Amino acid sequence: MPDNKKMVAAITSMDEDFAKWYTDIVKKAELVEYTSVKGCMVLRPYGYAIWENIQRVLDGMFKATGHENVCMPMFIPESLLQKEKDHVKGFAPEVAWVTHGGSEKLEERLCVRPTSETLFCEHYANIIHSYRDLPKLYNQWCNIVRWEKTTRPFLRSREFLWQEGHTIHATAEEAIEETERMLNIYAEFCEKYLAMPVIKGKKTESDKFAGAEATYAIEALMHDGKALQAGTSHYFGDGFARAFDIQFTGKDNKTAFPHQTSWGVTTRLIGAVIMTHGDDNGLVLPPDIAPVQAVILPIAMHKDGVLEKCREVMGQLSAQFRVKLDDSDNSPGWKFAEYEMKGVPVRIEIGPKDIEAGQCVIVTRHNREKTVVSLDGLEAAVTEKLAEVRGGLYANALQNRENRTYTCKELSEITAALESKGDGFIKAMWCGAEECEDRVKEQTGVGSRCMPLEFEKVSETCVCCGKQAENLVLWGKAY
RNA sequence: CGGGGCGUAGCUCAGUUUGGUAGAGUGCUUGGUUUGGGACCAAGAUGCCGCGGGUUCAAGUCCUGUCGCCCCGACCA
Repeated sequence: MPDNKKMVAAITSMDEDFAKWYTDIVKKAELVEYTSVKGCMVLRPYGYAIWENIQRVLDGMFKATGHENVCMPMFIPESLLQKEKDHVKGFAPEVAWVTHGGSEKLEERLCVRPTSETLFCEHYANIIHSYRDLPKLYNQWCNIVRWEKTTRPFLRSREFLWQEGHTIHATAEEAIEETERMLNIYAEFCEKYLAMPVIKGKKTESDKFAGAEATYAIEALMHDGKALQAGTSHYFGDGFARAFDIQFTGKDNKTAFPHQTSWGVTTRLIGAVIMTHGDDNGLVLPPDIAPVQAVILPIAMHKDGVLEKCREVMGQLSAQFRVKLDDSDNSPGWKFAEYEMKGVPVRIEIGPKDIEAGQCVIVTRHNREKTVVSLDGLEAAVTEKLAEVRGGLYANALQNRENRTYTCKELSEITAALESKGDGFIKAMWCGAEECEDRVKEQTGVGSRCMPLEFEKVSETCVCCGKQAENLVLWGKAY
């Protein structure tokens, strides 16, 4: 292993204070700037570019599976929000209200959307009459507001960007299939494009989305051993359709209630990437979403021909990669540290010695390994190095998750594992009783994250009460 | 919403104990020398000391109120 000592003094080390490390990175890598409204942040160009890349890839995946984008209003009248009672109960405590238009008090106050189920339902009731109108596979990219009490950039903000898919189907089977399809798309996206391993699972009854019949989620384990929900997919049954009176006439000439789903991922994914791949030198970005995939750094840039060569290489690579040439007059050392902090996956150094030899030095961010490469056919070398970063990041993240996943049969084993090995995922059986779920949390500090779809019977009995248990639950401390 | 910490230059902070000219480092600007792991020299610019009220000859400093931010819990994507 190349030396991993901290090169950037400006970043607090992870081991010292993980929370501070996180905020340092967010600020120093210029992803985000705070504003005067708590929990509302500026996504700076570099941070927003990461989101744009996430958006581009996911949007392609949605379209490839038949979804269409729409744009809903941001205001929901109070009466509309209240139509589905579980849904209101879940969201009422954290909605922001608009009470005035100019100086006039509104007849009915409007909530700023915390999620748009109700808007989609109102719309569906208007446009769906026949089985021929189904399914509708809609998605929207937008911002939403939830008035959180404590906030952290990307992980929990009061306003955030996301996409919300809302689909409506003639049958339960179709809707369930859609719920699973989108969960799988999220998992594929995280693993392939974010190099972040995730566990797919079903949420327990107490952890379901407000108004859902079933909630599925992908759970990822962060570097510090805490769990982060990276995406969710809900099956609504016909509950919303009944509440909003959405009906259609079937082939059999009988009226029926359609079945719905919704699913979403948010800018929290950026937080997940930071806490999955980052290190003490800063951000480490998976190549597919990195705003800059390769940065070209001239060495002794005022010497004859150096800058010209760099520009030439830049032109050569930019057809295939997102490349940046930094010809500012900061010192090379400063630039090394800067682009490491910003997580650029690959750095290309070109100096007088290299030019003479027709080569350059390529350094991969995640392990800081240097390779000398010929300038001829550099594209192939960059492609290979980016793949190496992608693979290396995934392998490291998976390794961390495996090191921090403990199988337990008793509550005491959970406490012991967390104490001796640190926070992580606990795999343990559960009888299905909410009291047991609560008790595990009270006594060990870990909550139910999900019931993994990939079932394993790790014991016969509930980790809490000792009764017969059929559910495997993944437990963890959550962000 | 509970517990803790903090608001002074763009940033990080000292100065508050014991009231008396507004400070440092870094960043920024200009010029020069440098350049393979955050270079160096010189010259410069930068402040409603969070906000309101009070005490005082005098408040960054004391009293009081208020707003905001960060961290840790409970709740949540």
